[in-house]
Amino acid sequence: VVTWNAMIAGYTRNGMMDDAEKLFEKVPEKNVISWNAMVSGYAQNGRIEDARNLFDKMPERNVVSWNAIIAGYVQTGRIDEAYELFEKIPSRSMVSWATMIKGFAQNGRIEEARRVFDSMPERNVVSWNAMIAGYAQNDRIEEANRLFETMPDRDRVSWSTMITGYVQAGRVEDARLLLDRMPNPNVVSWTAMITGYIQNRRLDEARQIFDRMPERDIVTWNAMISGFAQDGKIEEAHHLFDRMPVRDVVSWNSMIAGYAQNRKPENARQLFDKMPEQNLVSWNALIAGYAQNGHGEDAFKYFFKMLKKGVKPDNCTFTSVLSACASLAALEQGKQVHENVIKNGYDLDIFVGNALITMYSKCGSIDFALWMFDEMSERD
RNA sequence: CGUCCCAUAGUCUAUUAA
Repeated sequence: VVTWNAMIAGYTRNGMMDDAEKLFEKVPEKNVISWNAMVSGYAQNGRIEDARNLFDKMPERNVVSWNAIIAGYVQTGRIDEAYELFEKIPSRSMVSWATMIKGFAQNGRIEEARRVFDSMPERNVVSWNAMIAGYAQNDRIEEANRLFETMPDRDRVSWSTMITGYVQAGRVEDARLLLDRMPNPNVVSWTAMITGYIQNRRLDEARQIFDRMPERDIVTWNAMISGFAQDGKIEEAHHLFDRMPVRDVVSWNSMIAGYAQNRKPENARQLFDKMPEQNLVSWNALIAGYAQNGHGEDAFKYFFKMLKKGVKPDNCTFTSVLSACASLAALEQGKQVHENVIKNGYDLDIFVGNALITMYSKCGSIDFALWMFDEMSERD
């Protein structure tokens, strides 16, 4: 059973849910762990309804089953449903609590996260870290710091969370002070610091850390590539790209976006064609590059190409394509894209809504633009 | 003691320019 379970988990971790299902169905013997692996697999792959169905069918559940399904709801932003289940758990573990804290925090409901945190019977370092990250991500770095100072034990996650928090608050110097005070910095903390310098366009300091750190991983390389490329140092970025030991889809995407940003959509396309495997972001980066550089026709072309390939566009795709329609004053195409937006079924994102308004007004359809404005549930 | 399932930290893409 253990071996089967390991295989199921292996499949789900790689997003191979079909294989996982097949194995799960024909396995001669399963236990609660097999079920958990499946539930968690669906949840991690965004198939929360499937996860829930399976969860409801389970012959027996343990706390891991509950945690997995709750994490699924959290991940899709359905925090109230997550909380409903959380309240029903027969007995909660540390994981349950941390999941809920993160859930509230990442939906901007930081006070509720805090209430969960405060009502915990006991806490471990992950609970503290989740709460700190919650404050940091909600731009309340001072409160994050207060917890950081008072927590009983800090691990590397705690330190890295704070470094990232200071970076996001625009306080690179404080981030650096923390890094220098950190007992055992690792590749994550260094990379967070690199990102901080990059965001403040202090590429020399980013490079200095990069050169001095004893080990780098693919995320470190990607952060450097993206930073240099976005800052117009596309040659340097490419050099890093060539030098790095292993490239993943993010590395390629960073280069594509870099070329797009530097008004070289054709170079972007060359990389796009050359990369071993494209994902949604690759398409988006390429299309955005075309849209932003006055190649609206190519933006369309690739938009339809991706549809044909069965790649599902998201809000990023739509905003780019719509802005291409706007600059070409292409009302017909714009309407077509609008249909796709509707077909996609999300309710109107504020970015997409704005893009639609802009598109319709630039195309001379003020009525449609006004109508969109009324349709939007959220405006800025 | 001896890692079959669940939680916390770092990297890629988008709208708005008199």
